[in-house]
Formats: sequence, C-alpha cells, structure tokens
Amino acid sequence: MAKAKSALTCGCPVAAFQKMISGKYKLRIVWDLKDGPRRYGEIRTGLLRGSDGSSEIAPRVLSRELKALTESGLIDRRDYGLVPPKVEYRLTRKGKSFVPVIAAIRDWGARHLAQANPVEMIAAE
Amino acid sequence: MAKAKSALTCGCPVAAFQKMISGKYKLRIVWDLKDGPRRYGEIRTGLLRGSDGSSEIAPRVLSRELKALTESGLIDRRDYGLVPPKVEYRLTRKGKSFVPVIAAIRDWGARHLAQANPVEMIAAE
DNA sequence: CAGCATCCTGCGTGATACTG
DNA sequence: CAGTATCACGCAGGATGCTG
Repeated sequence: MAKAKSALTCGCPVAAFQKMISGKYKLRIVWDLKDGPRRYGEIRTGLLRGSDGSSEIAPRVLSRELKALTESGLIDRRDYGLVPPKVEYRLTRKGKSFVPVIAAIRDWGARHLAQANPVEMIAAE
Repeated sequence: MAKAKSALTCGCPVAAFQKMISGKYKLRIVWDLKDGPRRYGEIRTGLLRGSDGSSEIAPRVLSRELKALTESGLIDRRDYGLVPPKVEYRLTRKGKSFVPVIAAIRDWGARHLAQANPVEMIAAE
C-alpha cells in the first residue's frame, strides 16, 4: 500500500506541513487571524507583541510569509484597492481547519515547554 | 495576566515549538520512535524510506537532530557501551505525550495537503 | 499604508573523509 | 556501528531606503 509517493506529499504529510509552516511567523499569523480579518499593519503589530523584542519585522519577511501562506491556501488576501491602501488578510476554509492543529500545539507547548507558569500562559489568550 | 515572558517561552508556545522541531527530520524521528526504541542505523534507514530520494542523510545532520531532541527532552539516548557500538533512542514520557500532536498534524496534512490519494496515505501506517 | 528592491549575515543542510 | 571533523553552499531572516 501507499503507492502515492510524489515529492510534495512524499508519503509523509509531516514534511509538507513543515514546509508550509516554515518561517518564524506563519503559525502565529494564522493563529492571530483566527479571530477575524486583519490588516497588514495589524498583523505586523500583533507579531511584535509577544516576540522576543528582536526589534522590528522586516516588511520583506512579513510580505513573503503572507504570500507563502496565500499560495498555500491557508489565508486569503483582500485588496480594497484604494488610497491609502487597505489590505485585509483572512483565513480560508482550509486555514480555519488548521486552527485546531495550532491549538493542539499551543496546548502541548503550554503544558510541556513553559517552565515559567503555564497557568498564566494558558489564560493569556 | 501573562507576566511570564522569557525569551524561550516568550508567551508564545508556538515559537518554542517551532524551535524544538526545527530541522527536517525531528518530527519524523519522533514519529518513527513511537513504535519503540530504535538504533541509530535504523532511524537513518527509516528516514530514507519516504524521503524525496535526496540521496543520503549526512551523519552530522542526523547526529545533531538526535542530540537536539535529547536536549529537548523528547527522546532518550541509551548507549550500551560495547564494541561494536550499540545505541538506542527511545521516546521519553514527554516525547510520548507529543505523539498525538504529530498525529494531529499528519491527520490534517493527509486531509488537506495530499492531493494524491489521501486514503492510501492514511492507511500507509 | 502596504509593500518592493537591495545588500548582508548566520545557520541549517549536504558531501566527504576519518575514528573509537 | 555510531558517530565527529571539515568544507561548502543556499536560503531564511534582518536592516535600510524607496514607492504608488
């Protein structure tokens, strides 16, 4: 069995998953978007909060992550095409289906990675 | 709320998670180990099967992944200290608790990433 | 406001050779 | 068998400046 073995799916969804969420912000972006559409600047600001204070996020980086996520089909880009520009990103159906997975990751992380005080971290959001 | 904000935990388990499983093989190693202890060579061979045929895995790479996983507390290294060498890697309790998360990832990946034929991929293992 | 263009740097990854 | 040592490379990611 398991005749399907193309390079992308590679018989191992995990590899594809890793590629899809590679990058420091992709997971967090999807997570932040779970509450509804957000504008570019909002995402950017949201990522700074909670980050390890590593200055700012290069627009180039965020832009690429966003584009990658769009091409992955997790998020959708809506350009209102006006001046000043207004662009919103929102989760696609696929993206929404992915949220529980991130929740599982967060939950596990809160239990096993947070030596600090897990309770507060869970209550954090 | 959320007073805890060290760089490692960073108020965001996701970041720590990403660091922990960064690397192409870590997730797959943990997954392969879920069935029981495995020797270095077995892991190596196991990783080749299902990989995108990108030749072999550099020992240096596998070694580092294994060491990182050990330091993360996900796996445990047991050296039998004999000649020829025999070393087994097995999941720790923490590692075992992580398996369901990978399962969730695999499950989601099988449903949303496998354009080929998801049914066979699920049945694959 | 929401990006794109350019340069630069560190690290993850691969290949090869060697060792206890 | 289970690694370590060394070299090399590509790419993610940061910094800065500019644009429609």
